[in-house]
Amino acid sequence: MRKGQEQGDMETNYKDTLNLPVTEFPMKANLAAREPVQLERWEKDRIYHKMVEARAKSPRYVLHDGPPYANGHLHLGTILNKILKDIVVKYRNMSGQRCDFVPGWDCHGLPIELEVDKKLGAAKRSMNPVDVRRACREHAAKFVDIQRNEFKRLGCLGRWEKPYTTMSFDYEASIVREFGKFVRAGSVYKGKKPIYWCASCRTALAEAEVEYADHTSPSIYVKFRLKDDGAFRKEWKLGAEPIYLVIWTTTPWTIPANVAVALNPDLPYVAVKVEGEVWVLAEGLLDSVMEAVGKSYSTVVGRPRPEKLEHMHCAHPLIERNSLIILGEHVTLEAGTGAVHTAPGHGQEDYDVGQRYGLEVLAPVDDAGRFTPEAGLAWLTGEFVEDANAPIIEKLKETGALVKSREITHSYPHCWRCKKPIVFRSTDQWFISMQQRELRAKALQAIDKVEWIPPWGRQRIAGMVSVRPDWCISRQRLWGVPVVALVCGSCGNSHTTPELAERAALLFEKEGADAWFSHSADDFKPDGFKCPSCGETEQFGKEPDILDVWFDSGVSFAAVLENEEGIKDQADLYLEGSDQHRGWFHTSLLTSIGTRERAPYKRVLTHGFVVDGEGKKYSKSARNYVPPENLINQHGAEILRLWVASEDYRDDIRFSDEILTRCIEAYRKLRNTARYMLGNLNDFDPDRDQLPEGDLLEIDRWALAELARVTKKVLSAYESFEFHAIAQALGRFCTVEMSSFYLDVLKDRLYAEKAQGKLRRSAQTVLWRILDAMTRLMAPIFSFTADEVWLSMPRGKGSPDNVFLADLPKGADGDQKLIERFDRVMSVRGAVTKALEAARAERFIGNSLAAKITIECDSELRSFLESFGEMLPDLFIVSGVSFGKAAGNYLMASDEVSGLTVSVDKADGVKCARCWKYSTSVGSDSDHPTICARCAAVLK
RNA sequence: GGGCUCGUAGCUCAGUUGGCGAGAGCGCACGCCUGAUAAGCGUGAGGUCGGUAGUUCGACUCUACCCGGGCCCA
Repeated sequence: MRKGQEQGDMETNYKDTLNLPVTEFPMKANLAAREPVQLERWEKDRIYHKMVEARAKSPRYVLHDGPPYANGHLHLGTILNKILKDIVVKYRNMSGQRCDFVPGWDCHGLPIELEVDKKLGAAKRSMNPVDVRRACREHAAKFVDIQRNEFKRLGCLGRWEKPYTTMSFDYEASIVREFGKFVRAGSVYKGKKPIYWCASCRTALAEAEVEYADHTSPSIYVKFRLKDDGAFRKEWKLGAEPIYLVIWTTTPWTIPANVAVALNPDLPYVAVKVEGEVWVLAEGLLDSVMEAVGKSYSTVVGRPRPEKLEHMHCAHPLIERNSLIILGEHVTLEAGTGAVHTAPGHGQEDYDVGQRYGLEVLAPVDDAGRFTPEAGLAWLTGEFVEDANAPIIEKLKETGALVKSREITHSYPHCWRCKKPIVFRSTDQWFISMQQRELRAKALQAIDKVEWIPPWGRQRIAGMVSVRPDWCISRQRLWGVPVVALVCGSCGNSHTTPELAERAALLFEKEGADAWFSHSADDFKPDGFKCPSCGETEQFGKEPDILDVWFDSGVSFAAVLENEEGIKDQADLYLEGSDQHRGWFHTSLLTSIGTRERAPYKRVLTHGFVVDGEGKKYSKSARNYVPPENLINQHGAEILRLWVASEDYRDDIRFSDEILTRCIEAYRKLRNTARYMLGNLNDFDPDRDQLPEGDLLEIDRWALAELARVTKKVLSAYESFEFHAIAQALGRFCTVEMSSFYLDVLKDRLYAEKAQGKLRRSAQTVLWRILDAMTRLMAPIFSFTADEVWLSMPRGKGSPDNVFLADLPKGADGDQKLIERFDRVMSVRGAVTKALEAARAERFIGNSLAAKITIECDSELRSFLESFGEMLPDLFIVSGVSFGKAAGNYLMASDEVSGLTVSVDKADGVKCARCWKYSTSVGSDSDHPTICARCAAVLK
């Protein structure tokens, strides 16, 4: 008992003579609590500004922020996007470019107006436009503030105190000015066109504002009686039987607007006898129609060619009016009867084909979706379109035109905001022509010159631009920038000019776009303005429509980069989700081509969407949805940054509990590796203690070669935006090269050698250089941890106080020979650890230092291994290595290195009480009978 | 329905122009250590490379079709 006590004291004493790691840097990150403190310090120290100012004279890299919509809280998608941008910004600055980040918000538009509608309720009707707009502005400002705080919490650096918003006066002025440029170019026109119309919101909708969802509609078959059918009657040898064209539709309410029936010129049609009548329909649909209407035909009486029917007339089933028979390729066999009910006022294809035949564009429906007297059916006037289906079907039944009616569920367009089904309706709208100034052709040319990452972005946007219709830029709403045009008091036509736009811009700069609503038309009317239609010079009103919000954000390059930041060149990078090929990338391109004749960007990078663990759409309604705020409060934003950086964002990005857990684990490894290095650098001052590279041990030089390798890889991954490769490479470096090998091997030297001796300083020099480089390399991604490590680590004189002010290490080629040499030794090490494991499994040894190994191999390998000299046992972390015949119970033949066999024996000598290695030299120093000669010498 | 796109171990990713018995890290299992300790080390088990059919001496890599996702549009 007494003896054991003594032994214990002795060991404790020797432990005190070791240089064990010491650090304040906590193992547990406690990110959720630590991060806010760091953010506060960054803000107080104006780190963003210092970061950019430090590169004030460097070449500029322009990343232009696409403005998120100022409504609601952030979701994982917007978080992902902003973190990616932040990584770019920090990387660019730290690699010696000046890269500003001016965040922006999209503030006008329907969703905000609807939110405000909800708040104001009935009160809105009695409010004047300026007051409603004020409420919208306040709502947007509130969410700019909320989202700004949420973005800042992520550790994203930027000019948060002065972001751009599309509702700032300057920005609103820029919008009208850009509009004016389009007017000057002659690209803006006013026309009647069928557009998506939400009767509930009373506004036109852009394609981007329409959603498809299942909807139940009536499905009806209706007979249109053929007129002047003498020729067919004769040809088919008919008596008095009426001849009908049978159409199918799912929108009975559009029947009053019917002006034509379309047939496909290339399809075969048949005339069949059905219960004393003759029906004409596409042969390919004959059977399916008969089945659908529950009838059968007796004989085929003829095969009318579509060209023969073209220009003939049918009688409208409800109104005393003719319906023209026309031909169109859009008629298919996919559904229906092959004879298509055509109402140009209520459908794009109908409109298009109608133009060719000069058909009347009838849309007898008002803004609220109610029938007007123009429909010509008194009993319908005032009826809401959806509610009109039933009476119309009833009337069709009465007139005998109805063949069959039932209900079907199909995909139907709905309003993105109020989720109600929408209608197609022709109204007066403002457009930007895709043809007039060759906007389409020029845009397609410009697309070719842009670098799209990934490359398929080019196909995608080109495909969209090549088929898109003219851009409808007017909206019948309040919250936005007005279409500045004057409505003639005499003839009712409205007109706009570049001068009018400029006058408006000057007023908007002072008062915002509210000026349009608070001033009279006279305050905008340019000198000598005259109505080009009727010559009126005095009486004018103001156009009530506002601009599509996509126009607002589309001109951001002009409002922000050019007008505010003075950047005249194209942006280096736009970085948004892949949906923006239709959105911001698209509209920015069109506005820039229309006014600058070039794309606003040199490069476009897109990321995918956040999906769940199964790859399914991720939404707030998902069962395991956790609000991002909770994630941050629980795990810290750093974990989300790691998540963003560990997935290949060019595809969809998955998020799940398991993925989150993996991120947390990966983070711990990185943190602990840094912490261990910090602990071992506790007494290291780089200015005082660093050794020149020539004095370093071979394995230390190898570690630097590996550092060079990983540095090169990381830098190139940053350059090519492959951030996941960085997280992967850094993680691997920490675990494989560092933790499981280098740091493990280093322990003896760091702990047991003389604190100030060259052996230990050699190791520390390299540890310090690795930690220094790693911290810089990870800063753009692991911003919080890099910042924390930077403040804890020893740094040389002149080193910046904040890691974001430091530069990334330069890429260099590591010593390839050294890497190959160690690769070879590692392959032998693999056999050694396997042999040790076999011995350990049978409790022959525990700690590998209790073992000595014998290596059996050819002479070439032997002399290679012997070239490592006394380091060899350390590389394997054993107490002895000898060469010869491998023998004994613990043999391992390498499956990697041919002819190599390793055996394990108990180490010679006894365990040194200080360094724990086994040695025959233990006790050789009489002052220290329990320790080895090396340790005894260190203590002298 | 159309355009673009993705599908390699439980998770995240590598797999150059077709030639490997398909890899890594994490996780998992088992074990060791107790001087990185809510840490560290080792060993091991996991994949018919979404499916099918072709082209080829040979396909995870090429072609077609199918299945299952995603974005955008209709």
